[in-house]
Amino acid sequence: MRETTLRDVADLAGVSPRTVSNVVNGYAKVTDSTRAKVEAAIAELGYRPNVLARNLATGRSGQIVVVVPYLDTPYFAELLQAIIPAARKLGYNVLIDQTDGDRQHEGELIGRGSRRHLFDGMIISPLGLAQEDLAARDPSLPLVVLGERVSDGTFDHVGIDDVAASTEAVAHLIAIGRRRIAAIGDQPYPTGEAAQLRTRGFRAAHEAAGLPVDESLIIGTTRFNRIDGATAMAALLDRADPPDAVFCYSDLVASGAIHTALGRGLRVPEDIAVIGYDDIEDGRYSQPTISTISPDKKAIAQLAVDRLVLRIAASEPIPGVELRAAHQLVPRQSTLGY
Amino acid sequence: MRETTLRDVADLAGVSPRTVSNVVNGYAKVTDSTRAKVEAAIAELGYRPNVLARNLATGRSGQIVVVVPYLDTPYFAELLQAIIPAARKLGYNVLIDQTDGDRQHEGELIGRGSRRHLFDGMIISPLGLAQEDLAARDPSLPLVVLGERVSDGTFDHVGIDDVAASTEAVAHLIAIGRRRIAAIGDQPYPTGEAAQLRTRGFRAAHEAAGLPVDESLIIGTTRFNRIDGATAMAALLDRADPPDAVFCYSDLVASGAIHTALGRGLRVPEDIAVIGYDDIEDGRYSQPTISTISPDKKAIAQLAVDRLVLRIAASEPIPGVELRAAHQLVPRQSTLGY
DNA sequence: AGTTCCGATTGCAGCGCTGCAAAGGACTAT
DNA sequence: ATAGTCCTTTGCAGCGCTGCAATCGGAACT
Repeated sequence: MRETTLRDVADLAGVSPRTVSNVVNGYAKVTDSTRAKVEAAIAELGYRPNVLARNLATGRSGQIVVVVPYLDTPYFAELLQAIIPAARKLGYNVLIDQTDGDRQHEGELIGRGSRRHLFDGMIISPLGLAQEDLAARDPSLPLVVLGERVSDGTFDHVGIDDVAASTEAVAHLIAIGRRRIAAIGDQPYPTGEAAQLRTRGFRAAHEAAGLPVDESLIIGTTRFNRIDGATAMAALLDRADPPDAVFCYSDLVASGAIHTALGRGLRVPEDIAVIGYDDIEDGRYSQPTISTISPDKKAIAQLAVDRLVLRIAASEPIPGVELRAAHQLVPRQSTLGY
Repeated sequence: MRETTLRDVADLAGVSPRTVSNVVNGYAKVTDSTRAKVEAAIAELGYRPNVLARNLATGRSGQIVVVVPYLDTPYFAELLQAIIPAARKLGYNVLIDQTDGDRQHEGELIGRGSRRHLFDGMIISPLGLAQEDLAARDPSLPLVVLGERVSDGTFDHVGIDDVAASTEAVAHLIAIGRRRIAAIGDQPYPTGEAAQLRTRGFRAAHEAAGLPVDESLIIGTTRFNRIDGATAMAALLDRADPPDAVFCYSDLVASGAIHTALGRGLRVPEDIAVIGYDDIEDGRYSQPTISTISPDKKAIAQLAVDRLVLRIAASEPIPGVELRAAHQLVPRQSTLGY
């Protein structure tokens, strides 16, 4: 049995297909009486518009794609959780893509890929993309970038003030009396901008407090996972002069670091204080609970979606902007104790 | 500037649009020479097929939707992480939807919703759906259900053997010498089938060991989150006769339960052993690491996608099947100690 | 009453592709 | 040389909807 179409409804209601379309889309001026007739017909036939046909006719898909490196990283999962309803509210479906932080994969997605027609715009949280990749992207694709990238003026960028947030995190460690502070997560190479901003905050906090930075306490990691934190912490604790506090560039890193410290019989925060970044749910339930920098994820999601939709609707190219969401220092047991 | 179309390519290559289509789709018999001409034209113009138009013409969207209650629940995130590549490999895009476990929301999704045309099939992990909701669904929607539902024969069901897995988990607790074992997560109402199967396993293990079940040690929770585990554990520990082991119906519940126990100065597993369910990544890094039942998520994903694609391709209705993925008991520190 | 005006409704064409079946062309067999 | 065969290529129509501009009919005006 064929799916009922606009034409079927029109025939039953005794009006033209175009009028049915007008009713369905809440368009323009339709008399109450015709509207009633049409709606009755729609109900009787159980008509539902064919989105595929509408997409072709309008040239828009009504979908946006959100690209994250890892879906199972709590920070991204929580962010997506915020983006989906925000987009849905504006009439957009959300496609989700996952790149494993692979530069090539990310590059293809923002390039002239064959899936382009499937979405009207993209929100991407790149990990492997270099600035040049962003420059080489499909210019027809409305784009909002999350995380730490400076826009070249043709796309928007949404994030928190990482330097300020990192500074606050480290200042907090200093405020509770720590003096040998390590940092876990630096990425001193082109695609590691996110990490570098945090390192900059790390330095800034030291400087503000008049403390020297022990460069050997800045540990690089290729990713921001638990295992990276666990490994780095092990290296730190193997030293003759271990730190008394650690600033981790993600809560997962912090979780891994704490795991290692506790496993060695150290007390957190008494022997070594730990602060993370992201405020993922885990951190509120782990043992000890993890002090962290909490980005306003809802705000990030809303800003990104609003801006993307604006960009999609724009007939002219609009200039890229830098949007900052709020963040907050959330001290918990891993720095304050119980 | 207009996007180039099939027709543009055809004109440049000096063939008919239909032939270009044949080349693009790798169809049928196309001479090497024509293929070469067409491919050259495609490359020169940077042509990419318009998926929207193709969708309308074929009546298929090439998308499947995966519906989960919560995106930020690690188990579902990890499952999605497995489903996406499996689907992509078969040429399907994955849409993700999140229902908050809301029965009405879930019901709408499997019903005659207006988004129906956006996907060719659905994989759903229902939480609030009753059997009757499943019966009232849109029969035109190819459907694969994850988790604990018995199929009515018109859709497929993929899961692990929950009763067996739960039995193993509890048997493990018994094997390490525990005798007063609690269960956290029972849901003795129609939509709580998942939980009930685990409770059944809990009982079965007791019976097999010749142990009586203390009904008061079976604690109900409305959800399977950390907070539920934390709260339930608190109640258990407030008793005059607290248990010496707990079987938690998810790793998150276990995590919350452990958090409470440790917070009260108890040792895990010495004072109270804890085992979870799901094998989420957290459990491998928490302190202590969490013993668990590990469902083969990759297998679940593959089975679900394969079956759904089969169902989509089928011209005739095909009977629903029950597919079982493997599971494994993974003992860690929360039962074995350090 | 005739004309103008304006809002409600309609018809047409086309979005870019594919399914179908027929046409065309090359080659073989007689 | 002609008919038959088989494979490649083509043309047509249509998927179901919307943009646009024209049309229609009644109300308002002179």
